[in-house]
Amino acid sequence: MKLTVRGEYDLRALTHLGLRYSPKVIQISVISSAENIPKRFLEQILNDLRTGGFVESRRGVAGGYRLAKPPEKIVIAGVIRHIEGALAPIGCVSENYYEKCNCPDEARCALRSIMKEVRDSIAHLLEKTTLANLVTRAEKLKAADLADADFVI
Amino acid sequence: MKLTVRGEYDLRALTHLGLRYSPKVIQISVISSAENIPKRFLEQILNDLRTGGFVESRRGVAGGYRLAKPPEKIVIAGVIRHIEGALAPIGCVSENYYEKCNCPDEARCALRSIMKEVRDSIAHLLEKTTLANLVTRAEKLKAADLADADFVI
DNA sequence: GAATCCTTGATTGAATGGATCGAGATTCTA
DNA sequence: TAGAATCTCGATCCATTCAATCAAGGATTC
Repeated sequence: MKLTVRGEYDLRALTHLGLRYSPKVIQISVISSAENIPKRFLEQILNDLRTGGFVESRRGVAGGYRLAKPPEKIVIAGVIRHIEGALAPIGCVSENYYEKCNCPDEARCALRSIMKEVRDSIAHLLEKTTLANLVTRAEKLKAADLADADFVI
Repeated sequence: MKLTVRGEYDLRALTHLGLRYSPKVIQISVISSAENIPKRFLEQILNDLRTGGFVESRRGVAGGYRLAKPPEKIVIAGVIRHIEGALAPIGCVSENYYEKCNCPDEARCALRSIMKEVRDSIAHLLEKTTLANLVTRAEKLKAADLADADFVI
């Protein structure tokens, strides 16, 4: 698994929406400037997330985006799979995006066997992590950061 | 971490040499046909591995490649780092290939925090796996495969 | 009905990845 | 010592992916 800049933007945008989860929608331009993401690019990205059923949009003057379901129901593994594809480090051990490699005998491939373990460990972590969990982390990090600042002063 | 075809070739070539570890060298063309790797590409790859200190070469008529040190001393994490770069799924959590991302505040980034866990889990697995371990796996897989075949007959 | 904002698809430019080629250097062997 | 076999090194090519931008258009609300 490799997270491209696009995937990073995706998850940061989702976290932004998760931190402000409510029936109200948030405009692209707000997310764009808060998260330091090119606006035009963010349009594409949020559209992708909509296609994937993670967010929903509202058009018009007071338009914008919000989560399509509560943060607890949004699993990070699912988001990454939708945006980037396979979690596995190599196609021949992917569960959802399997691709044949060109080794002479897959069943006897030692590389496959170790990469399978890597995949499982990545998938295990990301399957159990939800957006709600990311939101909690963000809140804790913010609190810790503020405490640090106080301490220094 | 994402293993490209190049990285796959690398590790398969190393495993090939590991299975036949001895002072004798093995020619590129032999590895190439046994492992189904384009010869000219394999040249590049083995040269990279030589630069990294994983294999050593011998020129001339009876030339070829062999491991530069015993399989137990060759750590897979090291090989992958030399060939592909960072193990981490995103630069800002890499220990050996750190790269700043463009989030507004790295210390408060929830994405970073979960990706760090992913990185650690990948690194942990690959740091404890040596080429000797891969060789053992290959031998066991072969044995199991043969047993299966016997059973079917 | 006009301003605002999402929607869609095309396009661009740079980087990366896989692969091939040619000429040179080295070593063995006859 | 000639020449064949083999590694060495750098250049090049092509296709794909990525990040980002653009343009035109459709929907919605005020």
